[in-house]
Amino acid sequence: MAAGSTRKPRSGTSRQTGAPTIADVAQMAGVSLMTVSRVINAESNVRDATREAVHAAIAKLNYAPNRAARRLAGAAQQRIGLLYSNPSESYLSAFLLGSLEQASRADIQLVVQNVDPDSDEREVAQRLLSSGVDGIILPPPLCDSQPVLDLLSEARVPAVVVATGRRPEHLAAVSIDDRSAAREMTAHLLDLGHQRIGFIIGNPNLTASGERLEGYRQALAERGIEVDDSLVAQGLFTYRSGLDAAEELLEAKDPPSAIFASNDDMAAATVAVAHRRGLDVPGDLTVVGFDDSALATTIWPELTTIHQPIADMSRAAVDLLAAMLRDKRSGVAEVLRQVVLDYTLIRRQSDAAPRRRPAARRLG
Amino acid sequence: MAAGSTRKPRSGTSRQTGAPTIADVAQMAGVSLMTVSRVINAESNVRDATREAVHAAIAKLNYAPNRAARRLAGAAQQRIGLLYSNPSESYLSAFLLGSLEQASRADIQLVVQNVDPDSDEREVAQRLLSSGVDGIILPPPLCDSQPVLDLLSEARVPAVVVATGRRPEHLAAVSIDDRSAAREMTAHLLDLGHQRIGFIIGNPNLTASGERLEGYRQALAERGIEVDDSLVAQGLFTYRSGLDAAEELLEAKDPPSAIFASNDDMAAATVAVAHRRGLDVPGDLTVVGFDDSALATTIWPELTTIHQPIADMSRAAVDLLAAMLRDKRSGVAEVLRQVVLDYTLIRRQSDAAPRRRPAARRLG
DNA sequence: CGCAGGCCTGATAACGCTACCACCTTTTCG
DNA sequence: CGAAAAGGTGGTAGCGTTATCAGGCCTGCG
Repeated sequence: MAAGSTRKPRSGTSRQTGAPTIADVAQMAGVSLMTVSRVINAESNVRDATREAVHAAIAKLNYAPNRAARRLAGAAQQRIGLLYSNPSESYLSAFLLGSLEQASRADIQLVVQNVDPDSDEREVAQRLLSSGVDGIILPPPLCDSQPVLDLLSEARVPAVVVATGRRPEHLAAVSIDDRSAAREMTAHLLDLGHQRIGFIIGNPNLTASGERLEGYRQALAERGIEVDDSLVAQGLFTYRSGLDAAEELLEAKDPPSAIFASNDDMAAATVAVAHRRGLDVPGDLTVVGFDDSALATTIWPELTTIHQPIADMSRAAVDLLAAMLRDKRSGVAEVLRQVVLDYTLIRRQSDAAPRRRPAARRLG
Repeated sequence: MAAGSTRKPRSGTSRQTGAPTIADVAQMAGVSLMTVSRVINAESNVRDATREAVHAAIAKLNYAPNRAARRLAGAAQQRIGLLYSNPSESYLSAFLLGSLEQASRADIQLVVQNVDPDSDEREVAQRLLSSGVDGIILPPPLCDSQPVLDLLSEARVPAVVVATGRRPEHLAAVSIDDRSAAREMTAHLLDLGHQRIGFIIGNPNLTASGERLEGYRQALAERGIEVDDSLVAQGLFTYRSGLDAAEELLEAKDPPSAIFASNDDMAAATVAVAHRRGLDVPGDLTVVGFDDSALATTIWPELTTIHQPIADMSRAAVDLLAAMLRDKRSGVAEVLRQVVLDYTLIRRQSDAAPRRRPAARRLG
């Protein structure tokens, strides 16, 4: 609609892509290219009124910076490190998928580094840092590694921990509320009519394990049920450890009618043990897990479990770190953000009301 | 060493990165920028001698094109589509990881598209094509979907199928030799002393299933053993189907002392069934799988299986497709390449010599 | 022997953005 | 009240590559 304006003639070539450029924004906002560039890069020395005008123009034109041009012109690329150490394969892949996607969207280079179980965590982290990453993401189990955490805070490197139970004061974190998820699952079992609910604790080195145990305890306490220590077994999050823990629980003279394992691998192991003992799941024994890993839907019966949005968590971690890096670069005071995402209780076929001890009252 | 030459003065700025540029190559080769650009892009109209000189200079300087500049200058980016449809989660993630890595290395955009089981495969593929991808990668199970294959050959779109059993004449393919892998595994079981070896066939819609079955048959034939049809059960590659197949095999009056399942999910199911029946694995029953998926090392006992280099296969697929695209763009006649990667038989804890029927002769 | 036509090669102008410096406002202080 | 300091803004020159077009050098033919 704007009548033939004083638009720059573009000197007649035919290579333009049609996408709006910084020049279009500048013209619409009535400022220079440089000012637009400054606004885009969130530099501080721009008057508020100007900034708003530019933002308005950007929004109106639906402008997005051209990455190739930006990088070519010498803008430093953000690099963030992702330090992991043998979680389950499906956890890692979901995590990687989410973070890779988000990183590519935000034009950030992701440097993925594995920590061999035999090597020194702190040393590997140090190497990653020296390789020039601007920030670090720590998924479990490294999110609970004190040596690494110490190194990061000494070096004052922005970092985000993912899925820790206790949320550290001095670090940004992305997590779900493990405790209330475990509480909800336990309450669900109680609602089904189970009175004796066994629990398999996860790896004690991970803070999330404690949170899940605490949720189990709380739910029981809320119904006035005392926790029976013979119903709680220690595991390590591995299938193998789940086998032992389940045996222990089922061996007891007054065994539980339901077992809540702190993750799906151990729940799957519990199902295997139950079957070996001739117990039907869920007919004779209800088994539920946590995480909603691939295993949960692979085995039969499929596991009732807590779904953790792993990919979303990793996406959030990248976003959070990118924001921190931006703040740091432009000298804004560091704000530590904590993101808590929602979990979901997913009912499948591994839970049912107890056979021997029916629910106290049946409705209808 | 070169005495102050006629080097372009670079007008005193300080932004250069230090990496060699096309200009450095041009100078060393004694040609113009454009000629270097042509060589890099494999355009045909460059004299051989010139091309060689440029290549030599490139090698000497260890030059690599700057992607940002290339894209900015208007070079079209390669886009390849990856069409998948619910394989196992761990297969997909390994596949994705490999192809993502290779694509980013070659500066190719990967468009990943899922085919919902309820939707029409051909239609989804058509949509992906219209979205402007230059080529398509088809991992299993879509690599065996005739409608999609037909569409691709009609549209004359370069494509690579991965892990098909029968290698199609008119398509590039990456695979392992499923047949000889299955033959090797069966021979291994025979060497252990097993005489009655059960086999669980995979999903009949996938050509790889047939290859694996054929390998099993061949190994038996090579030892002069007739295949007993009551030892072969049909599965679908799912855990659930493995449960049924294993029951069928173990129910027989003269059950096998070893079961070879066409993939790990079904092998895991077989282990579960054996345990439920009070059979020890591998003491009473040897169980082996195929694929070396995450499940193989999750369960107990860990599965002896055939390792498929999934990530390498997807990397190879991306490479192959990129090469085909390059050839096509520069008008070179299409060469269909077939890449066959190596598999590995991995022995873990699920196989042993039979208890009841010892090996014909024991050495030592 | 001369000229049209093809094949190679080169010069130059973008591509969209940011670094750098210069300029012009405001403030702030003696 | 003036001048220096600080804060905002603009102009210009690249970043490394490819598109485009304008030649230059050979061939082959009349």
